[in-house]
Amino acid sequence: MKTKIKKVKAKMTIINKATQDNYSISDLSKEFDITTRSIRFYEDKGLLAPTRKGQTRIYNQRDKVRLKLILRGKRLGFSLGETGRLFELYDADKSSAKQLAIMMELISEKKDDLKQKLDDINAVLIELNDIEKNCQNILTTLTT
Amino acid sequence: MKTKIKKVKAKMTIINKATQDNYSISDLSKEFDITTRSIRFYEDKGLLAPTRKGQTRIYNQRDKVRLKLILRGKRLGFSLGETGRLFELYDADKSSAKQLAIMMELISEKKDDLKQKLDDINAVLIELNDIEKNCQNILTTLTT
DNA sequence: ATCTTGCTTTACGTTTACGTAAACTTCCTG
DNA sequence: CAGGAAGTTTACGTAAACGTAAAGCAAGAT
Repeated sequence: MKTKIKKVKAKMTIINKATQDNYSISDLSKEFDITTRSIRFYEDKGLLAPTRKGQTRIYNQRDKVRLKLILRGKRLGFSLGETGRLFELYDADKSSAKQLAIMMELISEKKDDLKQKLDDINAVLIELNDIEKNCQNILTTLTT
Repeated sequence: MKTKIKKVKAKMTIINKATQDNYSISDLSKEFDITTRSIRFYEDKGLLAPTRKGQTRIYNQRDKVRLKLILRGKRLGFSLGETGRLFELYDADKSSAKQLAIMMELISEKKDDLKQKLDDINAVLIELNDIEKNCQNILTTLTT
């Protein structure tokens, strides 16, 4: 029995060690609640580039962060292409002034876009709150 | 001739009066900078229901407001179907407590969704500002 | 030794939101 | 009254973001 437990424990530690910075595709799919198909699709689109152990994909912390950013971008209505361009901003060559200018132009655009969205969201939130209050009032008059 | 011109002018004013709350499909397409195709598509999806004068569509203020809401929804990443459901919230029958409960549930969902988006946007804005500062710093060191 | 489980590639299918072309009708203008 | 501008319907095309099915490999469990 003891040996068995030891074996299991040993195995666990090995797994944990490997898990330190090593995720399988299904690890990520569970953690982020998306399909493995989606993850491979993002790779096809150049947004992820996991290493390989033979055929199987191995993801590290950087890949995980990127995946998180991809999903956040999606929630914001960014296309995968747009998110890809944002990734380029992070990784971009910052040695040329021209490059930097282009980059800052893109950043400015995105910021304007996001500010517009903030306004939109606030407008809708206000409207929803109004409707909600309205409903609440009707409900109380109905039930009393 | 003069009388003719007068007649025309009179006609114009009448038309303008009628236009107070009367928009053609191209009026709206210009005002919102979208194609007429899109506007007809939204109608197909049940989001607009202009009246007809013969064959041609006539839009009023309500249609215009709806179109504005549709486009705002799009900017927020709502599908046309979702926006349609929001319209139903506005127009819904508020006589039954059950209906009201369902409605408030939907509203709550949407609000949560929007709050998540607010968080996302703020996170991205912070990141973009960081990158921007970074770029600015590099630029100044490059040019001095 | 087979069986199950997880991973792989390949490739066609699907939904959403329109674009685009064809083939009219209606109205206004010169 | 011919011609153009603006409107209409019908219908096929397209890009994005996956879903889904087929078919196969590789490794651990029974």
